[in-house]
Amino acid sequence: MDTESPRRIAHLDMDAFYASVELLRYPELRGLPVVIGGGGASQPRTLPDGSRVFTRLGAYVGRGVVTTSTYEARALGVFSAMGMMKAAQLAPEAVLLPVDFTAYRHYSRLFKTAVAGVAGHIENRGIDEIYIDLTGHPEETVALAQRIKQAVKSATGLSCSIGVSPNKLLSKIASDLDKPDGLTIIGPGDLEKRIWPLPVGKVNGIGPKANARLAALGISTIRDLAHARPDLLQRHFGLTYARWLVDVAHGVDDRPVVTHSTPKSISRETTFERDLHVKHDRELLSRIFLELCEDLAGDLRRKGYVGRTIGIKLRFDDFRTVTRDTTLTAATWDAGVIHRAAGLCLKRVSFDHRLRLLGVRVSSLAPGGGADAPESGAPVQLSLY
DNA sequence: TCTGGGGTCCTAGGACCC
DNA sequence: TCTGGGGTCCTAGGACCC
Repeated sequence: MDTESPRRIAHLDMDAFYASVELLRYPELRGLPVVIGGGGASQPRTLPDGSRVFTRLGAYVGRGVVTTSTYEARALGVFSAMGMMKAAQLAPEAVLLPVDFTAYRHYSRLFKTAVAGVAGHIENRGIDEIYIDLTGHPEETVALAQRIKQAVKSATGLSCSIGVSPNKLLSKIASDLDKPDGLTIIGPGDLEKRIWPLPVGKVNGIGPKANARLAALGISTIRDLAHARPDLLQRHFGLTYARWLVDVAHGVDDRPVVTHSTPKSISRETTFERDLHVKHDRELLSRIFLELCEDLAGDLRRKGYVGRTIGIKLRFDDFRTVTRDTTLTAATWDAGVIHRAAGLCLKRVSFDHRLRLLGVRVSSLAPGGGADAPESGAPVQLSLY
């Protein structure tokens, strides 16, 4: 045997996941435009007669973006990552719900466990999607995929969409072709017919910047990309990225399904309700900064990691982002040590604008043992200068 | 009406070592 | 005294994804 049999890779994507979980709780919202997101969106109130009163999107004031929306809200032009104030203008009558990650994580575990009961070779891609390597599975593809969909539905009451192809690249595209509750199989002959007509932005890895640069070259569909001259791509994107683009256009992707991975970094960040002045709002900033460090230390401890590199992230009112980091001689999960190291990073930044966001990050992670847990650093006086 | 929070990966330059 | 490469670590920024 010298010919490798093609792989069978599935990509499973939960349909409007957060919104669908909310609809399980509030079935009376089914069929209505519902938007989830925004800092400080208010919970529904329950009246004495048991009926619920929901907040309207039009009442929203403040910063924040749409986390997700129901298909009815999408029909009104409201999509993920859109500013809440803009969404409120587009769909003022839509129902607004706050995000509830505890509930979403619960349903995430439920659906992943259900899939694992059918096919166990799973790669996590965040809370609402996974890749599954079905290569070694004896069952025929359509029947198997339908069985996975049914298992998810039985375990959660939620629908998902699945794409199956010889690799992750094509399966990811395929799962999006027939949403919601879709099943799309891409075989060897389907590339030109199903994939090439799509805009290049459908490719996982081609974002807004690359999209714009490709458009400037007259490349808008994956077919355009397939027909583009490699030397033109190389001139504009460099050899590595150009090669990847050519592979993408021809549906080539050898990445394995990775079932185990360890985190590279853990971070906490917050966008303020209003832009803060480093001097005038110093006390408030110091308090937020300390809290971020303590929360981050708590995350490390709970997840069982220590880290050697401590970093900060700042975003100014003009949206400029700055990072600074420093590497310690020993890894830590101690809030005081993190606070002090991050404070030194802050001193290396010049503050000529108001601050919009502050974040703290720990990387160069290693498993943190209880035995060699570092002792707490002495309390330090911290300033932002 | 400006643009969340949690991540990953890549690039690129400089330090430093052999 | 000058000239090399290769390899690794550290830092900063940016693109991208969910």
